[in-house]
Amino acid sequence: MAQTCIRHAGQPCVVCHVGRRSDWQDFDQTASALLSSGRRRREYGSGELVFAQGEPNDGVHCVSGGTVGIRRLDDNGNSVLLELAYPGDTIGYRSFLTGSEHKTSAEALGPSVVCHIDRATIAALLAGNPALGLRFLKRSIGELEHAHDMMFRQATLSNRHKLVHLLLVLVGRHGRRHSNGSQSIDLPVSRRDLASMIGTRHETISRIIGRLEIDGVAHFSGRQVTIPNVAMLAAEIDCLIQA
Amino acid sequence: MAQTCIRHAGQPCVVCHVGRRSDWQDFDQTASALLSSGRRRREYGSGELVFAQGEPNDGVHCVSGGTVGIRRLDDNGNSVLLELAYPGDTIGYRSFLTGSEHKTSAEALGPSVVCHIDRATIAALLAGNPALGLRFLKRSIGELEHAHDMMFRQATLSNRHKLVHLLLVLVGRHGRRHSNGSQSIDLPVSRRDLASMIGTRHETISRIIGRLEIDGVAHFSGRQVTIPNVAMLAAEIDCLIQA
DNA sequence: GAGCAAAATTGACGATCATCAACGACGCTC
DNA sequence: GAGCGTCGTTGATGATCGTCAATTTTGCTC
Repeated sequence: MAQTCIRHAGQPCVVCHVGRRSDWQDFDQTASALLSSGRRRREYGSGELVFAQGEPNDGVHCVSGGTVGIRRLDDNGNSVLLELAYPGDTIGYRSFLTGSEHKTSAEALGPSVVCHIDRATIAALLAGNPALGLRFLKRSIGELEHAHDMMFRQATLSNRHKLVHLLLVLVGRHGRRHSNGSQSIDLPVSRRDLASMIGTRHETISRIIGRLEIDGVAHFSGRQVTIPNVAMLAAEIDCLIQA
Repeated sequence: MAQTCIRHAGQPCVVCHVGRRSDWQDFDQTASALLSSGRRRREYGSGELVFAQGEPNDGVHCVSGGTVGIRRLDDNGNSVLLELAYPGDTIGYRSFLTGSEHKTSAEALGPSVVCHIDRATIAALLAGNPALGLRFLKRSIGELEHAHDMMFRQATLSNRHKLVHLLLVLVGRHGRRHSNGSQSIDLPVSRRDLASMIGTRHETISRIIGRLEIDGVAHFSGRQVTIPNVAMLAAEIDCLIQA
């Protein structure tokens, strides 16, 4: 996962090589050189913080491998997992652009690889490559629409349907297809985080999982989830749309 | 509210004159002339749509007067009010920048004035004024952080606390201060929309309002709300933060 | 002002949830 | 391996919520 693959200049972020999904591509030779010198690649263990809520911004990060959770905390110990970031995703760009401290924490949800680009380098890249700012804008808009979808689901779906939807999204990201048509996921998050993503308590998640087991639409074993028939699970939500 | 106030070129959007809050300022003379020719100002009655979900984008709108609600609908008739836009706010820029159809509807929540800038004009302005793109980016980031706040509250606050928080926000926007220290609001939204913003049903909103009345922290009469002691209402939420 | 449609309220009921508590499972450190 | 803390599950209980339904109020049109 953490293989290094140096390509020639002009390629997307020559180390990360996440291809299409990266914001760091289509640079000319000088920009590529700038990026190469201002970039630091680092591995993170499960649970390690890439940056912490409240910290001053020290540049921008780009996920190269693994999964990074974007989390918000409050003084009461509440924690909500707001987003999941995957290879190619740029994180920490908001506080960089607004010049404020980080408003969320970024935590490796498993062994991950994240590149860091320092402030001076991004500032120089942004100044010379207006397309980079535009890609940040597109990324921000994409995240905003994702947040709006979330808010809409929070207001219209039951907790069970919210969990089903989340499982379907995670199957799309992390799913492995088996020969008998079933699919498996290794959940990248704990039950508590699962609960926070849905807006309920972890005990409730336990009970909903129990009901999904009884109904035979999903089988849970630790963080491993097996879904015998993804289409049937999806039908639970789709029937709402057509009904 | 709908007064026209033509200033000289170089000022923020010469008609809208919403000042600091506008994205359409600091233009040179050619850009200002471009904006003047590509802009159309229009009044909307209560309930009228500025643009509708699913429609192709036909440019960008800028709120000049009144209040505009950003709403998402689904096929089941569910409606969720996602944001409120006030004078100075630019709306509809997301679908313009992503080249997609509108993913939300924008509806005048009362008599409002909204300017429209057509696609060609924005494209030209964006090409000549990189600062405009940056302001869109800042706006997008601001909305995203607002959405994250919302998601966090959805996951951690009770419905009553969510309503109290919403009331406090609306007091800040629409509140009138009285001599005896109390404050009044004319709610810009219906109870149904209030409910959708909180993620519950309108019957539940009715009951929560009833309890707020009993507790004497707020008095409701139609869309008019009087809050005897705003600090006491705010304390309901603050006690959670310090506790 | 009459008439109508939508909004808002209220009641009753069952379903769901949050909370507190207890317990087993798991991972980690020493 | 013992100890410890976190995570996950399960149970019991009271509170809250969603739904259906009936009714009143409001706002708008004609």
